[in-house]
Amino acid sequence: MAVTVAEVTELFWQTAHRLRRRSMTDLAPLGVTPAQFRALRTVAKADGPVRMGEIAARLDIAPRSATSLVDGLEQAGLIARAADPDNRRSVLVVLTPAGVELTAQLAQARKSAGQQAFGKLTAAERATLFSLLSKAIPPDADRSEAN
Amino acid sequence: MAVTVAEVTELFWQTAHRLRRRSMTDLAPLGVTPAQFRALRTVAKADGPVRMGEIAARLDIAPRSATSLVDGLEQAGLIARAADPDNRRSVLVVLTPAGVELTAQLAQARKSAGQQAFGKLTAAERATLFSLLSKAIPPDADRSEAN
DNA sequence: CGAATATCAGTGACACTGAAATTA
DNA sequence: CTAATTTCAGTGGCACTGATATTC
Repeated sequence: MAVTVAEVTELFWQTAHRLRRRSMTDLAPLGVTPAQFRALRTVAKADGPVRMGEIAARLDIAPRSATSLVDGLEQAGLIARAADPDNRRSVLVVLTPAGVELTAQLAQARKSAGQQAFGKLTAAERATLFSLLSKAIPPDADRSEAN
Repeated sequence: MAVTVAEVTELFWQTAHRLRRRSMTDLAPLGVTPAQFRALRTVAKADGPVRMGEIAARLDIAPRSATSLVDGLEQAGLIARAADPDNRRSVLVVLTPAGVELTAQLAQARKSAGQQAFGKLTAAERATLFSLLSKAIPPDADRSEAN
C-alpha cells in the first residue's frame, strides 16, 4: 500500500498530539510538565552537574528557553543552580533529593502501569521506528546560531 | 540493538520538535501557521463544505480550538463561513478562491523543494513508519467528552 | 575588544476548560 | 427540557527573538 509523504506527516502530527496530551495528563498530578520532565531527565542521565547551555543543546532549544524551563524546576524544588567554580559565566544544574526521588517515582509508576508511550510496540518494532525517525528529519544544519 | 521506550520517546519528541520548527519557517512566508495549514488541507480534502465540529474531529482538537484556527484563516481570506441551510446551529466552512490557490501553491512549493518531511525515506520505509505510528498511540478512548 | 554564557522582556502559536447563545 | 453546535473569555505550555550583564 502506497503511503504519501503527506499522509505520514499527518499521522505523525496526530501521534505527537496524542502523546503530548497523554503526557500532560499523566504528569500533571506530579506537578511537572512534559518539557520539564524531559529537562529533568537530561540532568538525571548525566551524573554530575550540567551547564545551562548543555541542557539547551540536549533538548535542542534556545538557551533562553532553557532558562525558563529550569526556573520552573527550581521553583518546584526539583533541581538547584550552583555557581561553576571553574567558569563564573556558567551555571551548573543538579538534581535535588526531591528531584532524584521524583525521577525514580515516575519511572516506577510508568513501568508498573504499563502505560508508557510506544509501549504497545515490540522491541523489534521500537528499533525499527528508532532507525526510521533517525533518518527522517536530520538536524537543521543551520542551527548553531540559535540565539 | 536494543532500544528502550524512553529512547524512542525522546527521539520522537526531538523529531516532532524539528519538524515543527521547519514547518513554521517554511510556511511563514506564505502567511499561514502549521496548524492553520492542516486545517486548510482538511477543508480542501473534503470537497464541499465542512462543519466546524467536523474540522475539530478530524484534527483531534476541541471545538473551541477549531474556532480560533478558522478565525485566523478567515481573516486571511483563505476560507469563508456560511450558514448551513439544513441546520441553523451549524456553520459550514469552504475554501475561497484564494484558499484554493494557496493550497495548490503550497503543494507545488513542497514538491519542488524536495525537502519535504519524511522525503528522505523510501516508499517502503514510509509505509513501515505509517503502520508503526498507527499502532503506537491508539486514540484516547476517553476523548468524546472533549468540551 | 570579541566570544561565550546566562538572563530579562516581550511575543507568537496552540490547545484546553468553563460558560453562554442558539437551535434541534 | 435535553442535546448538539458554535462561540466568547480566560489560561497554560512552550519556544522564539532582541537586548543586556558578566566573564573569559
